[in-house]
Amino acid sequence: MSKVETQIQVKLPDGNSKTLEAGATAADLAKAIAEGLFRKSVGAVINGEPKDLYTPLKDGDEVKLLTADTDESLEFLRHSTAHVMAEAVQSLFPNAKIAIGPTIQDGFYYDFEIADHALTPSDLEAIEKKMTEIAKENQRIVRYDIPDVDAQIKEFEQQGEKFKAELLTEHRDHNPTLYLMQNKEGKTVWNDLCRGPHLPATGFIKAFKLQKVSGSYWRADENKEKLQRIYATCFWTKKDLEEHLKRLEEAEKRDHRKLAKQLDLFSVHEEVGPGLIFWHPNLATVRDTIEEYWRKEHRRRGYDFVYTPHIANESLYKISGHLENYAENMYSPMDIDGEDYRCKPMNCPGHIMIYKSKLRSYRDLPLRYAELGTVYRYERSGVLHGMLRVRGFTQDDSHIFCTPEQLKDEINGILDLIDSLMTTFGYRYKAYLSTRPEKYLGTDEQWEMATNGLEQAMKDRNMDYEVDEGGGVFYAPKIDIKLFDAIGREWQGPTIQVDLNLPNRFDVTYIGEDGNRHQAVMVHRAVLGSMERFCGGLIEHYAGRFPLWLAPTQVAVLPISDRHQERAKELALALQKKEIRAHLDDRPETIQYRIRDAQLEQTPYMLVIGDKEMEDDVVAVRHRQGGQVGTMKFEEFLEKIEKEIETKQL
RNA sequence: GCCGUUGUGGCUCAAUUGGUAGAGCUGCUGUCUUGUAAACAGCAGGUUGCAGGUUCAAGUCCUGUCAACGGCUCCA
Repeated sequence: MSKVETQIQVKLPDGNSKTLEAGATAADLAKAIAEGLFRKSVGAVINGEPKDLYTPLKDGDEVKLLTADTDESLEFLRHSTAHVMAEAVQSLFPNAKIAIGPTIQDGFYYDFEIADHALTPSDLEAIEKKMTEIAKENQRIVRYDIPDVDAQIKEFEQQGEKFKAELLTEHRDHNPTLYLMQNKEGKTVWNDLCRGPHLPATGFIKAFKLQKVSGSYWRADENKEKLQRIYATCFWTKKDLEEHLKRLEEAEKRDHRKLAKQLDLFSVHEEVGPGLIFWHPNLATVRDTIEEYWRKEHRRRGYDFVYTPHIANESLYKISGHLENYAENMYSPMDIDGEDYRCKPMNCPGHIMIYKSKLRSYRDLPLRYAELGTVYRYERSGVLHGMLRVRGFTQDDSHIFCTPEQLKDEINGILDLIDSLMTTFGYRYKAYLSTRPEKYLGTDEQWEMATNGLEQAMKDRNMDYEVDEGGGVFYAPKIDIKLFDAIGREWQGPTIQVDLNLPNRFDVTYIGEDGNRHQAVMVHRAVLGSMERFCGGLIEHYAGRFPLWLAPTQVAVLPISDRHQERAKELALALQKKEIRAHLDDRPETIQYRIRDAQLEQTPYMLVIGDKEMEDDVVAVRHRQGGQVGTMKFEEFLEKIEKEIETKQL
């Protein structure tokens, strides 16, 4: 063996190389660079793959060391903390059987089966305490290749760790590994089947929080074992953790259900039924304003508005296939003159009826039918959530019928509409293209035509998008758009689907240039989604502080005392005449009180009218956020807010 | 639907080991005529989600039921 072979060379991210002894690990590399670096290192990215710090390196490997305190290594921290949590749970509840414990968006969870015990908040405290002990003990986390899979499966089974046994059986050919938790004496005190990678030791774990316990199922299958899931999060520093918890609090303050009570926006009534929304005047005003804007934007883009009935003979849904594929979300039939009728779960069949009411020529296409169509769907009781998940809602639905040649331009038009609406509301967004899934209807050519139409339109617009390969629905490729709100949270946004099913089922055709019948291309799209969900989302996006153009009350007119009442009334009426939503608050309360009220209601502008204002023929303007703006002529104020409304300023 | 938690006037919350349901805000009435985020006083408002049960006695304990809330998508 030549001397050269006892050494290896690895590449560092800065382009430099480092020569190490053969068999050296990433930890050795860290040490070779600097002792301080070694102390901070928690793992490595080797040839693009995250790995344990003690992974042996090979000649030519590209190695990037991961240190604590970086976002990149947060996964390591969270994953390892999940294990520590499981270790703590099993030490406190020896009966607990561990399932899985992945990292998620802002933290991690671990699922357990604990016979005869339901975890409580005080259990969480105890678990946290135990975790702190484990962290302080600085247990080493050691990767261990399972030499004899069958023996290990047997051991799991003997321990009653049936989930681990099941997982190992499944992964027997994937070089399965255990991670061992070892105390100072090097004794293994706990282990878990895991792919890794992990921190080298638990001492890095300093800032974590167990958040809530909830139910789940083994493999998310409600027919399988019921598990208890603990959600938790973890950061490198206490400061980061606190900031995160603060963000959660902030989000809670924006909760649309909470704001709905404070701002008198909507209600739900037990006597009426869950998931059915009552829009109070304030939110109805917001909705109406949005709908007006929505109509205008559609009219400008060549849409036709239609209305369709809320119930229909169920034979319609037999043809559409909804009864076959969607029945569990539909309400039971009602008997009308011996025929079964159903509440409509979707608007598409209705729009198709209009299309099919006469023979269509290629000259008629594209036809763009739009409807704020109210639909009713059965949602399982446990999933209902304020306005965001309901049982009756109004979709801003549209169906476009066109020729295959027209498809791309139509998609382009929709994307344009989406862009202008979402920008108006102040959302950033991101597009995802979902392509053909494994199980699908229609021909390959149809899928290609449809998918290309979607993709090409996005390319033409230079849009950023991600492809979700195989993520389409069985009858359609689609573009889904995710919205990001004011505090960076993600919302389900607009969607565009090219339907390869209904045109066939309903025989949706047009007469082409050649005089023959051709199947029309049908595009479903919703921009706002549903008025319920969209408005619910908007409440949170704006934290209840609707921009002037949407605000339920735009201006509060506040006379200081009785002798200013006449003038205030006059001004309020003048505003009303200009279609500005003004509210005269001349209650015999102090001006401070009424200002506070208007502030709490998030009224954008307040006009205070007293002696000085009457004398100088001006109004004193106050803004909900800017405080006192100063005095100005009424006309000047009017012009200012009319412009703010016109431009839909955020 | 399933798991867990919760359910007291319109709202926010109190009620010692089971022992007569309280407060603030809102609302109404009156006084005050107000200068930029809460004037003062009085009044009204609840069969404690609903239905049973245990008990001399239930907001409190038990059973059922309804609803809300957190999850049940993240896969060693």
